[in-house]
Amino acid sequence: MTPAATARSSRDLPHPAREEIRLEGVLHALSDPVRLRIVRVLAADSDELFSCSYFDLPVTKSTTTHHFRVLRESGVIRQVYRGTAKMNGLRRDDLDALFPGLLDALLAAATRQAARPAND
Amino acid sequence: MTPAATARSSRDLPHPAREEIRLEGVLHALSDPVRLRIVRVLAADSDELFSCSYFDLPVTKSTTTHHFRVLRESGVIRQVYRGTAKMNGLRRDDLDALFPGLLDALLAAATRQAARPAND
DNA sequence: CGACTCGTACGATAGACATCGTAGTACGGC
DNA sequence: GCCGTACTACGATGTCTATCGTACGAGTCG
Repeated sequence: MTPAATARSSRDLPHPAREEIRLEGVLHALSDPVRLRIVRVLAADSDELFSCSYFDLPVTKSTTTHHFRVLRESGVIRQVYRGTAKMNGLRRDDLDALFPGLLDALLAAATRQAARPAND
Repeated sequence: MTPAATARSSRDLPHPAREEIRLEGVLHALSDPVRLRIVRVLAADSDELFSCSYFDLPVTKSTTTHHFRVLRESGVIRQVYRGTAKMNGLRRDDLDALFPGLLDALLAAATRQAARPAND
C-alpha cells in the first residue's frame, strides 16, 4: 500500500467530484469580483500552483479563506496543503470536460471587461 | 397603419445600457436555477418574445416578477409591455457584442448539465 | 361599466453571504 | 522545545436575496 493512498490527514480538504460540479455553483462562485479575480490569476498559468498569500486581495485573511473555500466547494479550484502553505490550482481539466469552452469564454469575457475604458 | 407601431404604453422599464452590463451581474443572474431556466427557454427561440406567464415556473407570481426584474436589471433580458402582457426577450445582440461566445458557452453548458444522468 | 387577466408594489420572513476580528492549529526552522 | 508563518475556526454583523401573501393598477372584452 502506498501511504499516499491511505494517508488521510486532518488537513484533507473536501472537493466535489467532477460529476458533482453544478453550473449554477460555478456561476455563483464567479459572480463575486474577488473570486473572479483569483480565478483570472490562476488561469494565467494553469500548470502552476499558487499559495493563498500570493494573491493581493482587498480583503482580510479571514475573508480570503472564505472565498477560497467557496471556489473549492463549487469545484472551480483544487486546494492542496504543502507544508504550511495551501496551494491553489484551477480545475481546468474537470471544467473543460464538463462544460467545454465555458471557462475560456468566461476568462475572455473577464479580460474583455477589464479592458473596457471605465474600470478594473 | 397599425396603431401598434406607436402605441407605446406610459409604463417604461429601465434597462442598463450595453456598456453598463457587468459580467459579475450576468453571472449572478444566471446562478439561480429559476433564472437559468428562463434564459434557456428564451434562448431556444431568440427572435421570439415570450410573456412572463408563458413560463411554467415552480414559484409564485411575485417571485416570478422578482426573477424577471433581476434578469432585466443585470442586462440579460429585455422587457417590453404589450397590452397587459410583458414580453421578454434575450439581449443576445448586446451580450454577444460585449462577451463574444459567452452566452453560447453558457447555454451549451446548461444543456449539457441538463442532459446529465441524475437531474433536471 | 364590470369582470377578468396579467403583472406590480409592498411588507414580511427566513436563510444566505461578505466582511471583520480574535483566538487557535499545523508545520517548518532555529 | 519554541517561535514565526500560513491558514482556519468561530462568532458577530449588516446586507442581500428568494420566497410568499395580499392588495392594487393597467389593459381587454363582454
